[in-house]
Amino acid sequence: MFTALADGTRRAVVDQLAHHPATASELAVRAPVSRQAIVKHLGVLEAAGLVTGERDGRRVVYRFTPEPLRDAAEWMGVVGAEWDERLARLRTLMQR
Amino acid sequence: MFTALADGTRRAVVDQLAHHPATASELAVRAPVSRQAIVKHLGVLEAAGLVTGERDGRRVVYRFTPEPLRDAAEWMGVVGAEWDERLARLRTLMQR
DNA sequence: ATAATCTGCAACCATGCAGTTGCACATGGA
DNA sequence: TCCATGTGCAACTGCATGGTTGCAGATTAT
Repeated sequence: MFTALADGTRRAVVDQLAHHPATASELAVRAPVSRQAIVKHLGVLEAAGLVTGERDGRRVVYRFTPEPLRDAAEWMGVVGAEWDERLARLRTLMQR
Repeated sequence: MFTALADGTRRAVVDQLAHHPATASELAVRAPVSRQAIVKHLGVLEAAGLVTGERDGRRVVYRFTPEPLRDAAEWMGVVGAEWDERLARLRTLMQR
């Protein structure tokens, strides 16, 4: 999870996909790297469960799936609970 | 931030420090790696603002500082807002 | 059928980084 | 003072990974 989001290019991809689904080629024209690099990044993001790819004819459309963010938020809440009241409330929120 | 938390050893260190402050040597005996490895990790964590080291005589005591977690939580809230109502509420919570 | 477009696979390169070992330096206690 | 303990610095190694290029395979359009 954190590993997947540790890379700036990957966070940019996630930002894009959070707005609207896209293919690797479409993402590549907006990014300063090649299509193949984007494909690899999408592979990492998909392995982390942050993204899912669905074939549509000749294209493969990727969509953002935010579920893993909850796990990360929960961990942050647990670790920060006794140090910050706001994060403690986040923890409660996430556990519901 | 995400880069700092991307490493498992580093997350373990943060977990330890969230419970009670400690020195690099103390952390090293609990971890399966050498003291020098822990020192490097503490350097990364300190650069990310997640930890602060304070000299106390011969020892250097490290403490957990959770402020940067809020930034990460906020980003997660923004990117996930339109996909998950709970993350949207997290976003609101973090912006207060 | 044929050309254009898109994805998938593989090899390859460079850099970063987690980890180790070795040793020097500083500080506290006997 | 002398020794023990703890920290700091540097060099080195192995491996993961972000990036590239080249080409083959599949699908749509002309």
